[in-house]
Amino acid sequence: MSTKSNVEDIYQKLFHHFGPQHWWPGETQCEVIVGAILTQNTNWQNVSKAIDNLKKAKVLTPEKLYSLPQEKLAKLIRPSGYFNIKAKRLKTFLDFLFKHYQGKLEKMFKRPLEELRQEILSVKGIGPETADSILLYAGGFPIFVVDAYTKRIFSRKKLFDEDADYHKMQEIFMQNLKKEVKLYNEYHALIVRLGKDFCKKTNPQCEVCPIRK
DNA sequence: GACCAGGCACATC
DNA sequence: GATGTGCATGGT
Repeated sequence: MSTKSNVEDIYQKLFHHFGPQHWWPGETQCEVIVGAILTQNTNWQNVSKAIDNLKKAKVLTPEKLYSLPQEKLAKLIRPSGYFNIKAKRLKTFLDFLFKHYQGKLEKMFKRPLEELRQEILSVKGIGPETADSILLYAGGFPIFVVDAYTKRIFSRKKLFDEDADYHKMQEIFMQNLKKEVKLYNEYHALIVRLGKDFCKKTNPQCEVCPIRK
């Protein structure tokens, strides 16, 4: 079977098994971006608690977050873990947003995809997964997000090898799928769902995995 | 109590 | 350029 049909086939199996995931779990562009940074190496449950704190404090907008002292921000996002470094990363991103786009996300997302991707990647604390999550889920750009689950699941299925880098893995998906935001959105969400439910580190040979074989 | 979770930057060799 | 380490909470 070709790589293309494998990539498409796995998507079909996942969608059939789990149905639509309605991602990203966030209502505004700002909330999606904050969530993308907070979820670095952290489960979503903890991130959700942190986001609730920000909502209750009514500071979940670029302006409010920008004017909030870093120590207060750190306190609010405490449940998401790594709270000091994440508060700093949020601040660094906001500095970038206000310096280059007057704090306006609409303005930032008007930039061409490739140029904006490079800019965002140059912000300290934003690596490829966080950047692509922001671009796809907040910006609505057609870019495929690769995460730890993607690597684990698809290297086990031999679609790429264990030591493939981020770009290589991303290429496999983007060269074998139609470049559609909706498809990329759903596929990544389904991979995370599969990872959480079946393909944990502690459960490497799942007998009932919906994409087994 | 150990292990894990939707990364990333930085130090060291 | 590869490999190791710090960052930290909350659930299983």
